Order: sequence, then structure tokens, then C-alpha cells
Amino acid sequence: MPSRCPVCGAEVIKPEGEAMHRCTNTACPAQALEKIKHFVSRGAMDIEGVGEKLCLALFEKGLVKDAADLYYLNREQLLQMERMADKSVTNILNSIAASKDRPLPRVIFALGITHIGGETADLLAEYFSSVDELARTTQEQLRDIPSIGPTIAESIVAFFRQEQNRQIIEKLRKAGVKLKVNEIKKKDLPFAGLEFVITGKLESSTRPEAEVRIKALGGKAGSDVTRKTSYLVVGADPGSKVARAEALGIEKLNEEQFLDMLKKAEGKP
DNA sequence: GAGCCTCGAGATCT
DNA sequence: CTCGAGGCTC
Repeated sequence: MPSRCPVCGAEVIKPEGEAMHRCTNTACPAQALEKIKHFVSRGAMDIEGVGEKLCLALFEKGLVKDAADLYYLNREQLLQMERMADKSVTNILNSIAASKDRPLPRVIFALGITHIGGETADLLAEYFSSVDELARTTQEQLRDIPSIGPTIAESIVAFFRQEQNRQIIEKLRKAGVKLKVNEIKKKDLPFAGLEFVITGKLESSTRPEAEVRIKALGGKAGSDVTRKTSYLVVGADPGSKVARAEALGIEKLNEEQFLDMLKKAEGKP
């Protein structure tokens, strides 16, 4: 006996080697709804205040047929909804607007491409700097990326071939959703203008690793203490740099202080 | 104040 | 995933 999708009644197949049954009817309303729920969910666009129930209600009312429709909701439409008063509407509109500049990996994940989870989305964002670039890629190019195989490559290309998906992306673009990497200006990074010099051995990581983190935050990693040095990071068995820093009156950091500073700057409290 | 919904933390599993 | 807390509506 074939199993059937509980929503649309279409016959459901169980792909070889996969645990889940999957309804293959692309017009299945349950699929559309799931995609919207996925789009607003935490790891994706993370639209606060919009959860399962609201997605369902908006979908049933026909106000939101696909994820991009969320960005076109207005006050009056939201006020029609059950248990929705001014306060909620304001909050929801604000959080929808705030989701427009989510980082690229999240946007890629939010699209809901089959087989693309958070990890793969992160990976793709390292190789493609916009959704459009990803949309233009070929299976061959994708397969050159380590840990991307034929299944994922095929799935991505198929996704962007679908007219429906292309339209959603256009709607997102028109609504002002950022579809490319945030090119953060160097000047705005937390370590802009700071130069760190490391002496001695670090417990927590190797020196190159620490330098990568400093640079990612817009700082410089120097090798000699000069008047331009902002901080001297002092690890175990430090060298003569300590004396030089003291002579120049340069602030010293122990490893713990340094790690603290990195974490704060990286926004991970 | 009651009830609904969503969030975030922490436990659990992979 | 499940739980409890907190926001919001009514």
C-alpha cells in the first residue's frame, strides 16, 4: 500500500537510503507552509515574534503564499488577524524589517534548498559572495568545493532553475533583503587601528591562529614592539619584548585578558 | 488575570 | 526536545 501525504493526498515516495518520506508534489500546500516556517525560523532569517501559528494563520488567510510575501505585509492586514493588536503588529513589522540584513549564510539557508543545512550554507557563503552568484553556478563548479558532492550540487542547480524560486528571490530583492555578503568597512571593525604584538607561548592557540583572529577583527598583528604597538600580549616564557614594551609604556595583556578582548570584539560574550 | 504564543536555556541525541 | 519565563491580547 503506497503512503500518501496527509495534506495533499499525493503519493509519497521514500527515496533509497533516506529515512524520511518526502512528498514530491511541489504544489502541496504543506510544503509551501513548511518553507515559510523554515524561512522565519531561528537558524534562518530569525524573524522574532513570527512562529508556527502565525505562519499558519497568514498562510491560511492567503496573505503569505511564500516567504517573500512576509516583506509586503502591512499594518491593516496584520490587524485583521486574531489576537493581533497594535503592539504586536508593530513588533512584528519591526522584526520583519530587521531581518532584511541577515548575513549571507543565513539567507542561503533560509531559501530552503533541499539538502542545504546550516553547515553547507556557511560553506557556500565562503565560495559565493551573493545569492545571484550561487544561482549562476554550475554543477561542475559546485563539485570542486570540498565536501560538496553530486547530490548537493544537483539540488542547488535544480533549485535555481525553478521559475517559482527565481520569482521569490526577485521579490526578496525588491523588498530590500540583502542577498550578498556584508562588506563591512575596515574602519568599523572593533580592532581597527590597533596593533597587537605577541610574545611567549600561548596556551589556548597557536600564534598564527591568534593572528588570524586579530586580523579578522580589523587589527594588525605585528612582530616587533614599536611606538605604534597598542598591546603586547604576554604568553608563557616571554622574551625581551616585555622590557621594550615597558620602556615605551605600552600596555601589556596576559593571555586571559587578551582572550576576553577577542571574545568581546567577536560578539561572543 | 487567564490563556496563547514565542523565545531562550539547558538537557539529549547525533 | 522539553521546560519555564515573559510579552501580548482580551
